[in-house]
Amino acid sequence: MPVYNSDIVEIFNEVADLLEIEGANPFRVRAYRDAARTISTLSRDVAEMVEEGEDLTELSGIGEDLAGKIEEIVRTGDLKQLEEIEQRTPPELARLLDIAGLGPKRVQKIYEEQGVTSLEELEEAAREKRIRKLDGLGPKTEAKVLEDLERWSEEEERTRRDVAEERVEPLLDYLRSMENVARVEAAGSYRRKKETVGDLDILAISDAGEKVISRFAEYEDVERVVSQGETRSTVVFRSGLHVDLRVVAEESYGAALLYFTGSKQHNIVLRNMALDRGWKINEYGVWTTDEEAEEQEQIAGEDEEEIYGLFDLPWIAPELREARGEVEAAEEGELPDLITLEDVRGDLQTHTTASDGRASLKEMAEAARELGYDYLAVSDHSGYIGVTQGLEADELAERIDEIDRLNDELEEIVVLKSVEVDVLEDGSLDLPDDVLERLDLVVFAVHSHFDLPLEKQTERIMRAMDNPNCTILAHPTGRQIGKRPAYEVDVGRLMEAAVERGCFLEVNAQPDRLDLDDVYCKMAKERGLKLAISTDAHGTEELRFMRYGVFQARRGWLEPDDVLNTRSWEELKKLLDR
DNA sequence: GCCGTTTTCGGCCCGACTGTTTTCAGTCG
Repeated sequence: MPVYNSDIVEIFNEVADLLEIEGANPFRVRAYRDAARTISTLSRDVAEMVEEGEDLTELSGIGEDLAGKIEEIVRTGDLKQLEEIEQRTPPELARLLDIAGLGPKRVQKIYEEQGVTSLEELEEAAREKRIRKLDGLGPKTEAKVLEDLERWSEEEERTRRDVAEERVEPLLDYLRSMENVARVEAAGSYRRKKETVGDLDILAISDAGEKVISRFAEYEDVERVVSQGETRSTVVFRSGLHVDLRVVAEESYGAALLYFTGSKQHNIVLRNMALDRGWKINEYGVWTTDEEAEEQEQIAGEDEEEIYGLFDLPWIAPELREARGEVEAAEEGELPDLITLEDVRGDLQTHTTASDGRASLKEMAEAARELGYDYLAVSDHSGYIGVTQGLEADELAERIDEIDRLNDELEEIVVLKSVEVDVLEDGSLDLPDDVLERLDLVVFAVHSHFDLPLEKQTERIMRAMDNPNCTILAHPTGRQIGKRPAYEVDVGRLMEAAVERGCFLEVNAQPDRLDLDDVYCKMAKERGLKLAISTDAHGTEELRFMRYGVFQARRGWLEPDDVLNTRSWEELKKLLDR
């Protein structure tokens, strides 16, 4: 029974939640959460590190004690300490922490004084008006609890980036049109280009905060106002998206942007660096904290770059601000020179009307040329997959001739002959080698039997990689954001196998896939594996999904050289040749 | 529970807002 990093993360987070409800030392609680975070962003398997006898205390936030607990989890799959805590404190209490307005103190009180141990019992207690009887809680909190319980049962928590984009850009325009507003920027995970956003954080520069905030509440998408003060307000959009607006003065723009962009962990690293230098950093600026002086003096704040400069650091791109070593890299002058959309010279997975796409071969090629691409791989589905009509071997052969004719006619772009061939349950492919050999590249993918055990799934895909015609493994984990989890597969092993065999993995840029994700991108880079960023476009407009893939790649520290399709076709051809 | 060329003990990020108080605790980000 393999133990994944996510198993350890889950156990540590549960220990933290339950300890917090028990009223344990908050710093001890944080130690568990920090450790969970460290492990969740690791690009290696902790189980493997344990096996190889590596010193886990080298990892940040992990000392002797937690290293021992990690080893215990890797060995036994469980943590005795957690079982002991669960004897004292009902484990389902941890889920109550997810309810808005309930933190550890209140959960403890509701448990001890009303005997609530689950979400169901919480709902019952609230309906029977037993929550308002508790000290420090009243009818408003009770109503909020009921409302949030309802929301939880109806909605998913996070909003996909492309969906958020649609809502954010008009809001920014609306706020920018106000006369009292000098600048407006979306911060938070949106600015860090995460695949999903929880809340939206909007930052506005104005000296008329109240005015801006009341205008914000009047915006057409606002369904209700959660809170409203002089400098910040939270509203809920009709879509269910929570939006925070914060208003600061010009001289605090950079500090506020930095602060509200986060991540929280990145900010903590900077804040500690400030403390080391006898400064304080908050959303208004960087301040000296001389005890003698009557007033604190602002030494930076208007500009992000200036603030990083105070710490002798270059500006760090928001996509990297996840406390995954970016500050250390910045100190060493080793920040990656991140890939941009302009570096991309072609798309390596697209579909046409020959399978389940909506545009013809020629329409797709012309749309790609419009984007300034040098090449476009057309990779319609093979026959196996149930989706409409996939290509049989003879149809693919005809297709190859058709592309040859089109290439004679087209200028400034070359259409690459490809296919998205299905990997069958036993790892064989559903097209014969003699037709695959005639293609420029072969995209291979899993579209069935998602529920194989880890070992089988991994070996199935590795067997497909053994076929020298196979070039790029599409959407390697199969996850679909908010819809379907990844199938069980050892991605690290797939990466090693790909390096050995000279094939590659894909970053699928469909906004509901983004597969590989950012952490896997970084893992690939560390293992010397280059990746393709492909849109998997099923229509001409979807060619523009490329940016989502690039965002994910940037979050994974990728540079142009780490990505296959930043190369000219000439160079790429050499790499694809196995 | 972690961490340390100022410390092996004593720190550990901090400001805004709400709801409940009547001066502030708890939550949130």
